[in-house]
Amino acid sequence: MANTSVDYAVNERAQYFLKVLIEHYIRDGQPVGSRTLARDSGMNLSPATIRNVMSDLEEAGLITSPHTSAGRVPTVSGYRFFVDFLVSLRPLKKSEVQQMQQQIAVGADGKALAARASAALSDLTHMAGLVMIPRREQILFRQIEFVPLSGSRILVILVTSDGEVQNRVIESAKRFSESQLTQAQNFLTANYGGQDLESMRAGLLKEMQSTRKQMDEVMTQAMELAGLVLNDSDDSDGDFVLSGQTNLMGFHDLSDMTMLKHLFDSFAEKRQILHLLDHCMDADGVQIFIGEESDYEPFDNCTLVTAPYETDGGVAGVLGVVGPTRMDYNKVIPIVDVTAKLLSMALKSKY
Amino acid sequence: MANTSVDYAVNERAQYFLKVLIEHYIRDGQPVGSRTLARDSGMNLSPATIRNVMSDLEEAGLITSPHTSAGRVPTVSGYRFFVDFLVSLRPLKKSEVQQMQQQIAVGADGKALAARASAALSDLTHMAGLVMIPRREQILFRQIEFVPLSGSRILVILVTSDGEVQNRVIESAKRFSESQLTQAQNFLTANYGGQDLESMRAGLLKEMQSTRKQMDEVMTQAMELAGLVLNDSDDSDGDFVLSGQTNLMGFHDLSDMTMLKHLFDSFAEKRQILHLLDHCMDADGVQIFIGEESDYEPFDNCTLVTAPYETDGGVAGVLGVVGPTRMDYNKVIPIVDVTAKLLSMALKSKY
DNA sequence: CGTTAGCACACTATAGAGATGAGTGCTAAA
DNA sequence: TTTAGCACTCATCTCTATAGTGTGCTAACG
Repeated sequence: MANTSVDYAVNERAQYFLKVLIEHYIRDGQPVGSRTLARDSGMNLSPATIRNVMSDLEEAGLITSPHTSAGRVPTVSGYRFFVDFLVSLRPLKKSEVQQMQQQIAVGADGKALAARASAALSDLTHMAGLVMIPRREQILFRQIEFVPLSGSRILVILVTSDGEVQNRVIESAKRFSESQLTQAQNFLTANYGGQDLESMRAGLLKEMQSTRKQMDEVMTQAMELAGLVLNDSDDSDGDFVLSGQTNLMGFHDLSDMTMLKHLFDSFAEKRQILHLLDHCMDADGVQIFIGEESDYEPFDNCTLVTAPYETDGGVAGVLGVVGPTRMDYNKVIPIVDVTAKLLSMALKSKY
Repeated sequence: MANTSVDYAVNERAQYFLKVLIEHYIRDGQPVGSRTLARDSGMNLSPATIRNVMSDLEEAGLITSPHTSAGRVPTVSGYRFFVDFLVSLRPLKKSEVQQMQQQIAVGADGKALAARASAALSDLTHMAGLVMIPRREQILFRQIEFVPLSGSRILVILVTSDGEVQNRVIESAKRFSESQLTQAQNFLTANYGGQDLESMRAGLLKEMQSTRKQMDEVMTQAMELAGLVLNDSDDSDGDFVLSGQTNLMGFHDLSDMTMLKHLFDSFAEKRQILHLLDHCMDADGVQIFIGEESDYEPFDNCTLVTAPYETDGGVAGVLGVVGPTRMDYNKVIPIVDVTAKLLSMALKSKY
C-alpha cells in the first residue's frame, strides 16, 4: 500500500497505530500515551515498543506532543492521512436516512429546502450546518410571465427549476398591450427555456447589443425587462444558510472567545466562506479542509466537511458542516455525503 | 426629593454617592472601595465616613459586596434606582444624529429599514441591536390587486403603508373574469383601505360569516382570497432583526460560555424575546429591563433597553439593544431613544 | 450628631515549595 | 525486533506564607 508522500518510514503497522491513536483522541480529547495506545490497539505489545512507533510517527509529522511528558495528539497532516486512508466510515442506518429524507423533502422551493438540509446537518452532527443556496449558474429557466399592473408598472414572474417563483415589479417607460406582453413571454420562454439563469442573462445581453436595430422594438423592450430582473437578483454573489451556530459554543476545543468571535463574525460576513465553498463545487464527492488547510484564518481550529449537491443542470451548490478539528470523521463524513444526495434528489424530483 | 419606596434611610447625599459609585463601576468593572469613592466623589470626606454611607446603601439593598474585603458593586435595585433617578443622559451630537439619519433613511421597505436601524444600534453601542419588524396590527392596508395568471392561479399583490409590496400566488378553484377581479379589488380597496392588516383580517372574517348567503358570490370568493393572503402571512407572530450579536462575546461580564450559549439560543428561537418586546409596546418612551427584571432566564446577566417606534397608524413596533448589565446607560439610553425617533420619521415620511 | 482616625479582622490573589503522576527517551539485554 | 528498566521532564495539585485591599467597630473630636 504505497499511499502518499508522507509514508516514508511509516509502515502499515504504524499506520494502524495512528488510526487507533486518532480515534482514541477523538473520543477523549486528551493526549494519548504509549501505555494507553498499547492497551487500546489490541495487539500484545509493550508501551516501550509503541513508543518507538510513536517516535516514527512524530518524525513523519503525523503526531506531536504538547509537551515532554504528555501523550501525543494528531497534527493536521495526521488528520489528513487519517481521513484520506484510515477512516472506517460508519454509514447511517436505513431508518435514519428515511427519517432525514422526510425531514428534507417537505420544503417547497430552493431556499426552504436548503434551510431544512442545513438544520438536518446541524441536528445530526451537533455542529454547525452550512448549505449554499443553489447558484444562479445552475438554476434553469423554465418560464416567464409579464403581467400588466395599474399605471406603467409591470410584474415579471420568473419560474425556475428549483421550484422558486420570483416576482418583481418593474417600472416601464413604455406601455405594452396585453398581446404584446404575451408575445414577448412566449418568445423568451421558447428561446431560453431550459438554459441556466446566468447564460440566459449573458445571452440576452449579447443579443441586445448585436441585433438591437433589426429587431421588433417590443421584443427588445421585453428582453430589457427580463434582463433587469436577472441583473438585480440579490443573490448574484451567492448566499448560504447556516444552522446550529451555537452548537460550536459547546466544544471545549473552541472555547477561546476571541477565536470563536472571529469565527462567528466570518459566518456573518459570508463573503470569504462563499469563496471557500466555491472551491468545492468541482470535486465530485466529500471534501475536507482540516485546520489551516482552508487557508482562512478564522477556520484555523476548525474542520470543514463539504459535499456538492446537484440539480437537473448539474452541480448546483455545496453543503457541509463546520466543527472542531477533533470531530468524529467516521460519523460526520457519511452524514454530509448522504445529506448532499438527499438534497439532490429533492431538487431533482421537482420535475 | 421623595423618590421611591427604597429611599428609606437613603438621603440625598447617599444617592449622590450611589451615582458616583455606579458610574465608577461602569467604567472600571471592579468593585469600588471606600477610599476610591472618597477620592472620586470630589467631596472632602474621609473613607471612614464613606464607609458609613456605603453601609446604609447596602442595607437599602442598592449595593452589595462580593466578599468581605472587596469594594461594593451595584445590585439590580441599585441599577434600577440609578436609571430611574440618577442618570445624566449624554445626548448625541447633532452631527451624529444627522449621520445616523442618513444611514437609516436609505432603506426602502419596512424590513430593510428595520435592518438598517438594527445595524446602527449595534454599531453605536457596540452591543447587540434588536428591531422588531413592524407588527401587522400597525401596518395599514393601502391597496390590493388581483392578477389572473395562466391556469387557475391568481396573483395577489398587497401594498401596505410601510412601503412593502407583498405578493403571493394563490390556487383558486373558481375562475374569474378580468372584470370580476377588477370589481373585487375595487371593493376591497374601498372598504378596507386605511385599516390595519389585523382588523382587516378580522373584518373580512366577520363579514364572510354573517353575510355569506346574501352577497355576490364573486365578492365572497374575493374576500376569501384576500383572507388567505392575510392569514398565511409568515410573520403573523412577529419577527425581529438582530445585529452585532458577536459584539456580546467581547464583554468580560458575559464570558461564561454556557450562559452566552443560552443567550444566543434565545436569539435564534425568537419566540420568548418577541413576547418580551411585546410588553414594551405600551410604554411611551425608553424602557429598561435590568438583569432578572426581564423575568427571562437567558437575560439574567443582561440589560435590555427598548423604545417603541411609530408609523402613521400609531405604535408599530419596538427596538432596543441588549448588553451586559454593566453598560454605559448615560450613553445607551439616548441612542436607543434617538434611533426610535429616527425610524419613526423614516417610516412616516413614506407617505 | 456628623465626622474622623485607628485598629483588628476577613478575604483574595500571588508566588513558591514540595509531592505526585503521567509519559518520554535512551540503553542494554533478551 | 521487542522489551524492561531507569533517569528525566513537565504539568498539576496542595499547602503555606505573604502582601494587599477593604471592611466593621470603637473611641475621640468639633
